[in-house]
Amino acid sequence: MTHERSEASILHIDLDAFFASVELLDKPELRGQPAVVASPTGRSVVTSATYEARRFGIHSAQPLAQAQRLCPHVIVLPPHMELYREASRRVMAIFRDITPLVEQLSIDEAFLDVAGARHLFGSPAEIAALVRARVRAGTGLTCSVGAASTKFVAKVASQRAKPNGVLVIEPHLTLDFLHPLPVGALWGVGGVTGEHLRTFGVKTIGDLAELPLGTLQRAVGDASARALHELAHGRDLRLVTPERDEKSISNEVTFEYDVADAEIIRRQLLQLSLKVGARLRTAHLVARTVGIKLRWDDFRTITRSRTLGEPTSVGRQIYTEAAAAFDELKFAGRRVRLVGVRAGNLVAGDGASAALWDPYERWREAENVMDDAIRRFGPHTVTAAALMKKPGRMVDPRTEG
DNA sequence: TCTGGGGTCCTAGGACCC
DNA sequence: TCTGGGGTCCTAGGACCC
Repeated sequence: MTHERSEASILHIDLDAFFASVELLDKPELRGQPAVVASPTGRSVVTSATYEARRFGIHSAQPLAQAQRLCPHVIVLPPHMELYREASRRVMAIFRDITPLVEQLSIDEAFLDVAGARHLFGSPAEIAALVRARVRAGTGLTCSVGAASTKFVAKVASQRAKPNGVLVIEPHLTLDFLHPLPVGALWGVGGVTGEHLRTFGVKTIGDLAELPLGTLQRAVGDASARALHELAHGRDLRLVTPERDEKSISNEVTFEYDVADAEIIRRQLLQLSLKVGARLRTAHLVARTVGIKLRWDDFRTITRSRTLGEPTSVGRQIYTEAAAAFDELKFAGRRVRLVGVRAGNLVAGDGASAALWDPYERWREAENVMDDAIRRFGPHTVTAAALMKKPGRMVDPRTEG
C-alpha cells in the first residue's frame, strides 16, 4: 500500500480565467474591464469570465443573455480555441521542464508530483513560486497553485488560492483545512448530491466525515459513498499518472433554432461523423461503438449506441451506424435542439487507408477544409496558400513520394 | 432572450454463459 | 425441470467536471 506523504509534494496548477486571459494578451486596452468569452450566438453560454466580470455575478456556464443582464456593458469576446490550445501546450511544456510527472486534467489545469524534483528546485512552496514565475514570463498568464500530500486536497487548495496565489497545506493540517469547507467543495459533489446530502444535515466536509458509511451508501450509492468517505477523511491514494488513454471522442452541436426536419438532422449527423472519424485517425484510434445523442426542445436528452463487428475510424461507417440508430427512434418530427455523435470503446489502430480511398469522404474532407478556411480568413481571402496551411489532409496517397 | 461542448465515471437491467 | 448464483458484455441514463 502507498505510504502517506510527509510533504505537500503534489501540486495542482490552474490557470486563472484561462480563455479570457489569453484573449486579453493581445488586447491590453481591455485589462481591468468586465469581459467574457462566449460565442456571439443566441444560445451560447459564458465559457470564461474575467474577475472584473465575476464581481457582477457572472460565472462560466451561465447563459450569455443572463450575463448581459447582470452587466449590460460586459465585453463579449468570441472564442479562439486554437489560441487556447497553443497557450496550453506552452504551459504544459513549462510544467514538464520541472518534472515528467505531469498529469494534464483539462486544457487549463494539471497535477505535478514534485517529490523527486526537490533536490533540483527546493521545497514544494519554492517550486510553486518557480512555476508561477516561469508561466508568467513564458506566456504572460497567471496561475494558482495548491500544494498538498494528496491530489484532492491540492485541487481544493488551488481553488482557495485563486486568483494568482499559492496555498500549501502541510499534511498534518489537512483535516483542519478540509473539515470547515462546504460539502460542495468535494470532488464529485455537485448540485444534486449536495442537495441530497443537506437533507441528511450534512453541510460541511466535517459533517460528511462523521456520517456512517452505511448511511452515505444508501444516500448516494456504493462507489460514490466510499470515495466521498475517504476524501472527507483526507485520504486519497490516487497517484499522478502522466499517460491516460482516451475513452471516447465525440462532437455535438446545438442548433441555432430547434429542428424538426429529419433530413437536416441526418445531414448534421454526417458532418459530425466525419469530424469524429478524422479525429480518430489523427489519434490513430479505432472505435468499437458508435453512439448518437439528441436533446429535445424540452431539454430531455436521449442516447443510443451500437457495437460494431469491426472497429472503425471511417467517417462514412460511423455515419451509417449513427443514421441507423437515428432511424430506429420514434422521431416523428419532434423538435431537436442538439445532436451529437460519439465514438467509444477506443482501441489503437489505423483506419486511415480506407478513409483516404473513399472518394466521398475525401470530398467531404475537402469541404471541411474550405469551411474552416472561410471561418478563419473570411470568404474573400480563401486562397490555395491558406488551404496549404492544413498540411497532410489533402495528400493523395497515389501521387505522394 | 434559459441552459455550450468536450469529456469521465457510476448504476441498473437484461442477455448470455457456465 | 420449475429453479441458483457468478461473471461479463451491452445499453441507457444521469451526475459531475472544466
